[in-house]
Amino acid sequence: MASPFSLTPVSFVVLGLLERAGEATPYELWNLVNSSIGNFWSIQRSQLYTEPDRLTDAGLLDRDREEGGLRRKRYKLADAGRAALDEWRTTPSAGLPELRDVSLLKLFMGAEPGVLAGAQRDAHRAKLAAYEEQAVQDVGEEPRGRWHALEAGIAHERAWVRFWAGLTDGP
Amino acid sequence: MASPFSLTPVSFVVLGLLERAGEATPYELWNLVNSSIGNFWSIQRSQLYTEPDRLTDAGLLDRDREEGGLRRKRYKLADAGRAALDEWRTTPSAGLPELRDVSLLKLFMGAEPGVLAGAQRDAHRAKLAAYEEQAVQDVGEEPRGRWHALEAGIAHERAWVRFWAGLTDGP
DNA sequence: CCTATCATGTAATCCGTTACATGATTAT
DNA sequence: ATAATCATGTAACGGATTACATGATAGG
Repeated sequence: MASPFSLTPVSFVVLGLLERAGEATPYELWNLVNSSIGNFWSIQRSQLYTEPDRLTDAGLLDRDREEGGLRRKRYKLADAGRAALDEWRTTPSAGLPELRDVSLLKLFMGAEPGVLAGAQRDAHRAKLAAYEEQAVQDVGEEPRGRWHALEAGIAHERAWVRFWAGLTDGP
Repeated sequence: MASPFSLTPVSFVVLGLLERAGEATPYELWNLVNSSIGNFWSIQRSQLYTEPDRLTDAGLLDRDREEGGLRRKRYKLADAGRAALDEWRTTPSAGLPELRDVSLLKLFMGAEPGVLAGAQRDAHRAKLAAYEEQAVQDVGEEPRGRWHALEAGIAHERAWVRFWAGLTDGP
């Protein structure tokens, strides 16, 4: 009667960030998410309060509660958590991502390009600029994973800018 | 005490496909999704049995049940549904999409590029080829929305192929 | 017939979102 | 003091996924 417990991407975000940070409170995890992976895979704040407890119950994390003050819970990787993270990372994923872009969905469903394109183009330009600025700071940083993610983000933002810009006036 | 009813992207997929098809059963909707928008925004089959009923209860669809045979339910747009669809389509979306790519997440969290890149590159190449073949067939087709979505898909698949290919051997 | 497959639904469950409520710190 | 904000949680809810069960139709 194994409890139906599953590891989701959110689980691995928590595990991965804890591997890097050593240990963290939910609030610290939240800041870590927002300043890094959140650009590519955002997570709700409240989930960073519940997910670590789920993982702790499953034996993947160790939990410590502070005595004074806010009586914060601090989490860190347990051996089982490290193993789960490693196994996940070393297993190629078969599936492909979907665009899941609301504006593209509207376009597909008959929206006028002119209604959407300008705002999307500008928003993607802003995002692209932010990524490029980040890239200037991060160049050469180790480990490379974050850098690669940023590269991917930049490539896709460029693709989006080109796409929406082409719909603003063009044919 | 309005019942907490919300329109999700899935709702608009159903509304949009019904606008185009005139009317459809859940199974027909499922086929329509799989042969079109499903590439960019997939939907679970079972949801195409429940969502139209939700929309019907909300007054956005009309439901008909066949007498003989499978006693299928057939749905078509009600006036309120057409209005909701129109309002959605003519309202620009503020937000940006996220990549939400599991392989990129693994990379970010420290996976070895070599473990992931080959399979991802090949899978994206295959998807790209499928899109390009589709594009040959669809060229010049009206309305343009589907064509534009295909263009966007091709651009992004190219970006992904380039990205993963660059990680297979390169530096 | 009777097998394969096409097709229709329901049930259980759970992750993720939204909203609510409160406690501790810091600066003025 | 006290206002602002930093921080920690819980509760409720619902959409989405997964698994289960069954009925009709077509072809051999």
